[in-house]
Parts: sequence; structure tokens; C-alpha cells
Amino acid sequence: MTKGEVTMQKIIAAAAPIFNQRGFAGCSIQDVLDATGLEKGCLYRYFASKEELAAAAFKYSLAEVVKVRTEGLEEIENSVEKLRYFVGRFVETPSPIKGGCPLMNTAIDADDGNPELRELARKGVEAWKARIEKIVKSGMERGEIRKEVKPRRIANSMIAMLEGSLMISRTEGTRKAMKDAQVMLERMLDEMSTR
Amino acid sequence: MTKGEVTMQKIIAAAAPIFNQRGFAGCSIQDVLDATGLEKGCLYRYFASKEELAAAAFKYSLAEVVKVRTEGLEEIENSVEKLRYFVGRFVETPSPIKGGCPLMNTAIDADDGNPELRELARKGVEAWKARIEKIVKSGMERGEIRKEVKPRRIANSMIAMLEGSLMISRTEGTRKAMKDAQVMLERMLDEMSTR
Amino acid sequence: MTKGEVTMQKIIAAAAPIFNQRGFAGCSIQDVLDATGLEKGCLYRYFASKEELAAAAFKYSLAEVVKVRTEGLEEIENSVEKLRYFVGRFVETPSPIKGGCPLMNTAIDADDGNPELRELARKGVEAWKARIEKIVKSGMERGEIRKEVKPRRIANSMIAMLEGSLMISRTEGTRKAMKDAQVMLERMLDEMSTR
Amino acid sequence: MTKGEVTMQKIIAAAAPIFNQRGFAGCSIQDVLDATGLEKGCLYRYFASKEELAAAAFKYSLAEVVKVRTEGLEEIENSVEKLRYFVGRFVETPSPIKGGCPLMNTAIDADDGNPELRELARKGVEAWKARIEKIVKSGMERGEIRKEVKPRRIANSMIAMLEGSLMISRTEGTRKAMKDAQVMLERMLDEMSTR
DNA sequence: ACCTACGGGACGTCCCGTTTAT
DNA sequence: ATAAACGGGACGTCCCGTAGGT
Repeated sequence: MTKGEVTMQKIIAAAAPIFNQRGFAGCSIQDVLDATGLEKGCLYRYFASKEELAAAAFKYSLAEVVKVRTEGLEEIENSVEKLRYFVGRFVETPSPIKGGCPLMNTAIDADDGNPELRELARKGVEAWKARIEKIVKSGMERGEIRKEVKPRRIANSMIAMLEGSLMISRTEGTRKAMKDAQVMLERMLDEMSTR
Repeated sequence: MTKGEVTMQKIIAAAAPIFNQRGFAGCSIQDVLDATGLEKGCLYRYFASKEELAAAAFKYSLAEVVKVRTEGLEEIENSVEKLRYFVGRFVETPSPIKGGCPLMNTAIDADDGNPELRELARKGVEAWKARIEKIVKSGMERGEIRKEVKPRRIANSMIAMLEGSLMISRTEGTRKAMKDAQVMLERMLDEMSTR
Repeated sequence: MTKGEVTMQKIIAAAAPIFNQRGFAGCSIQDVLDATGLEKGCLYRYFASKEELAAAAFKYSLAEVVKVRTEGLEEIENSVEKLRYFVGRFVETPSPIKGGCPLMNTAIDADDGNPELRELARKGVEAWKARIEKIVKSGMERGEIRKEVKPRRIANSMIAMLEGSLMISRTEGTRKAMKDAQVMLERMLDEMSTR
Repeated sequence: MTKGEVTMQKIIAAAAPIFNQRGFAGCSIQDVLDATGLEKGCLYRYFASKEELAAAAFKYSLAEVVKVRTEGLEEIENSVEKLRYFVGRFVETPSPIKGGCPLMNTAIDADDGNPELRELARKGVEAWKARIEKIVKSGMERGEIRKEVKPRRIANSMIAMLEGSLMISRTEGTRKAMKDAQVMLERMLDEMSTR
């Protein structure tokens, strides 16, 4: 890793929580510079524009969040348990990037204007859904999940419930909504299980 | 309504979709002015600051959204049907203010900084939850809803599912996620019903 | 004086010693901003470029210097005494603008490039020479100064001696060179006097 | 002279007029490079910093100037003639380094900040003064110069007059001021002569 | 209600001085 | 000796939010 790459990563890591907390329009390049101790000329060597920096920061944030939320997931074999584990992990683990879930933040923040960010958020949701759908499908093949279940609907419901309750929890400043979501989702998982 | 009040309302109505779409930091007072045809000096006769304008715009947006989502609700007597109606209405009726659900937008946008807006969003969520909880409780009293049900959990789940799926739908550009949410919520309502 | 004019003067007064000390290329707009407490956007409302600001600052510096050096000059009637007074004043009074004589500084600093500043310095020297020449000529008319004297040569010699010795004094950090110049110039004045 | 020394001298000779014309802050290392056809990395093999290069360039400029101004001086025996010759040479010979007298330029340019250059300029003035004082003193010993004369005052006056008039001449674009200085200085020399 | 004045500050470009690798 | 990489930072434009004056 060259010195420049280190610097670039440093910038991204510093920018990620700033963009995640304050949104694209709500923070300035100067805020990022202050957080890194670097100067403008340096930053613009690595990122052609604020948009590009925001995109890199979002990718980083999303990767960090995914890493933390899926840690230990592969070691579980049973698909229902996998989903249950995933729900628990989401509910218990706070976002490693300050400012909450970058996927939701960016989806909302970039919804109008900033097509690049918007597209990245879209892909993030899509990949998440695909991952859940795959688990459900494989569970059906393995006979762990009932045949009538619609994988896409499960994926949408899980994500919606988790993100939605996260939003409520953040505005309320309590974890209650997330706990409620967990109960409901576990009930859903029980119902679709063949056991 | 005096002439001044008309002007004020005109400004608010113009500002609402702009703030809702682009967020507080993402749009300028000039954007609002352009939408009204008025000039800066005039706006400052009615609103002391951008924050104040944004707060007024949010209150307006929220009121509009609540009106549209609860229209016809009071005419339904059965509490389960009431909730079912509400879900349907949410899923089918787009936000009357451009830019999606102002509650979610503002909750996310104002999460860091802008305490006034943040507080307004909090109250909005709180009121919504209270309304649902009240319906559930009255349903329990009326024997329409099973006793084991936790009103708060129902409220949280409904709102989380609806807002979460709304977010997915917006990033995807499809209504699928919302339809899925509706199916799951109706299933939930069936289960809690005494019938 | 409008608020803007006050601000403009504040900027000029802050910029004058900075440019005078560090030269045009040797200082930055930011240095001036720091000295005023203002921000860039504000400064560029009043000055279109660094060059323009430097020109205004130089004009101000020169005017201050001239004011201080010629104070009390008009009350003296005899032309030789006038010149003597002027020499004394120059030797004893330090530049009111930090950084030494702005005329010499700018003449040297702007000698290559920066034609506007260069021209201002030229005019400054010209005016100074003209003033001295005028005193000499009037002295000749009044019979106080000998007829053979060449006014231009007196002007050139006085200015050269004063500015040259000022330069020496500054590099040495002593006032000796200036005192020596004073002695020589007074001797010169004695010789050209008819008394 | 090794190959490296040749390169070093080439750089210095190229840098001298550039620094002398534009000042330390007013020119860039790239300007020097362009004048030599070399590349940056190469220059930094010979000079550790811009300051160091500027110091070397100044030393070179000063040596060149002194050489040219004192050429033929030693062959003159009479001290008054020596001084007269010196004045003439100064007035008639332009600086061999473009941009005027490096001593004055550097004295002004480095007056604030850049202590190394400042010190070099100081030493340059000091040496010049010492040289003139020595001639005066030896003239007094030899009986060519009157006893009442103050060597230091003569040195200061000569340098001040010459440098001061040089400054005037450069801003005016005429040689008049220098010629006037020459006349005055020769008159001064006549007066101090015992003949 | 309009219009202009005002100070603030973000953005991005350019290039500088220096270091490193070749 | 060349050339690319690196961090620093100056410059100037644009527009923002706000205040006054008309």
C-alpha cells in the first residue's frame, strides 16, 4: 500500500461518519479536511469532487456495516437460524459508522439529486435483499422452510421492519422499537419454519 | 384570512415539497423564493430564519400527510378493520407532498443538528404511534382484538414496516416492497383478531 | 460613510502593513483576512483581485507616510528651513506603516511584474520630487537659495540620500546611516543657502 | 571542476537573475528549472531548500556585482581618485545580474522573514562600507584626504546616495538621478580632498 | 413587497516546495 | 538526472442567509 493509498483510506474513513451523520449537502469538504488534518490540495488529488468523495465514503460505510452485521453468519448452517441470527445481530449491533444506518441515510438523503449516490444505495438494498432471498431459497431446498413462503416477501419484510424500527428508535432515543421488531420477525421466522 | 396570512401560506406550501425533497441543507431560501415568485425581503417578514421556515413547512407537510392517510378512518367502527384500512391507505396513497414521507425524511435529515426539526419529527412519530395504540386498546376493550397483544408492539411494527418498505420502494422505484409489507401486516392483523 | 465603506477602509488599513512588510508575492489574501477577521467572500466584494487590494493598500500607505513626513511643513516660510525641517522629520519619524518606507519597498518589490503598483510607485517618487523642486525654485525666487543650484538635482539628491540611508539603517538595525545622511544633507543645504 | 559542480554553477547562474528580479516569494523553483532545462529532483541534489538556493544565488549575484564595480580599482593609487573612479563605475555600469542591485533588492525583499538572506545582505552592506572606510582612512594617512572627515559618514553617504539614486532611476526609467548623484558625490569628494 | 447591501464560507483549480522512486 | 507522487495552501468565484432601506 503506497503512501497515497494510505492517505486516501484515511480520508475515506474520516469522511464516512461525517457524510453519514450530516448528509451530502449538510457537510463541507472543510469538515472532512478538519477531521483528517489535511488540506484541500491534497484531498482533491484523490477525489475529483465532493460527489466522488461521498460515493467512496458511502461504499466504505456500507462495507463496514455489512461486515459487522454478517459476522459469524456463514458458520450457521440452518437457514432459519441464520435469519434469526441476522435479526439479532442487526438489533444488537450499532452501526460501526456514526450516524446510523448508511443505507437508510443515503437512500433518503440522495433520493433527489445525486444520482450516483442514489444508485449506490439502490445496489446496497438490492444486494441485501438478494442475500436474504438466497438464504430463504436454500432453506426451502433443504426442507427447513415451508414451500409456500415467498422469498422476496420475506426479504422485503425483514429489511423494512429492521430499517423502519431503526428509524423509530433513533427518533425516540430508545431501543424499544427495535426490540419489538425483533419479536415480530422471530415470530415470522417461527411460522415459516417447518419445525 | 388577512392578505399577509395568505402570503405566508403560499410560502409554506411552496417550501414544503422543496424541503421535503432536498432536505434542510440541500436547498436554499432562494429555491423557495423562485417557487413563489416573491423576493427575499418579503420572506423575512414572515419567517425569522431558514430554520423557522423549515419548521413551518414540516408542520404543514406532516399535517397534509396525516390528513390524507387518515381520511375516512373515523367512519370505520371495527378496530381491526380500521387498522387494515389504514394500512391500505398508506400503501396506496402517495405522499401529497413531493419527496416522500416527510416524517421519515425529516427524522433522517434532522437527526444530527437542527434540534427543532428533530423534535417535531419525534412528536410526529409519537402521535402516530399513540393513535395506533389507541385503536388497538379500544379494539381489545371491544373484544375485537386478542388480549395477549401488546399495543405498543403493534404500533411500532406497523409504522416500521410501512416506513421501511416505503424506503425500499423509493430506492427501487417499484411498489413491490409496499405490497409485500401490506400482505405481512394484514396477516398480522388477522392473527391478532378475535374472529 | 456607509457600513461597506467602513469595512473597505478597515481592510485597507489592515492590508497596508502586511503588503509593506512582506511584499506583494510574500503575503496572501488569507493573511489580510486573518488581520481583519473577515472572510474571503467579503473581501472580494470590495476588491476584484489581490492586485487591486495591493494598489489600494499602497495608496493608503503612501498617503499616511506623506502626511506624517510633511506635517508642519507649510508653517515654515523660509525655503531652506523648510527643506531642513523636512530632512529632520524624515530622519526622526519612523514610517507610520510597519515595514519601512512603502515607496522604496514598492518600487523594489513591483519593479518586475505588477505594472499597476510600479506605476503608483513611480508617481509617488515623481510627486515627492516635484514637491522638493518647487520649494527649491520658490527659494530661488525669494532669494534664499543661490541661483546656480539645480532644483532637480537637489530633489534627486535629497531623496536618494534619505532613502538610501534608510535602507542601510534597516539592514544594520542602527540609525547611524540616517544621522550621517542628515549631516551631509544639512551641509548641502548650508552651501546652497544665500545666507 | 567536477560535472556536479558544473551543474550546480549552472543552476546558480540561472537562479541569480530570477531571484534578483522577482524576489524570493515572487518566483518559484520551477521558474529556475525552466531556465536551466533541468528537473526538480536534480536541483534538490544540490540545494536542500529554496532558501539555500536563494542564498547561493544571492552570494553569486553579489560577487558578480562587486567584481564589476571594483574592476580596475586596485590599479589606482590616490584614494580620492579611487573613490571617484568607484562612483563613476557604479553610475555607468549596469548590474551584471538582471533586476538591479542585488544588495538593495535583497535588503528590501528579505527584510521581514528569511533571516539567512537578510544576514547575507547585511554582511554585503557591511563589507562595502568597510571597503570605502578603509580607502578613506588610508587616504587620510597618506595626506590625500582632510583629517576632519569621518570615514563612516563618507561610506554611508556614498552608498546611500548611489543606492538611493539607483532606486529613483529604476522607477523613472531614466539615468538622470544617477547622474545627479554622481555630481553631488564628486563635489563631496572634491571638498574632502586636501588638494 | 422589492431590491440592494453585507458578511460568510464552500468549492474546486492551480501550482508550489519537497520527497521518493527509478 | 528524470519523473512521478505527495501534501500544502493561495486564489477567486459563486451563492448563501440575513439586514436594511425604499
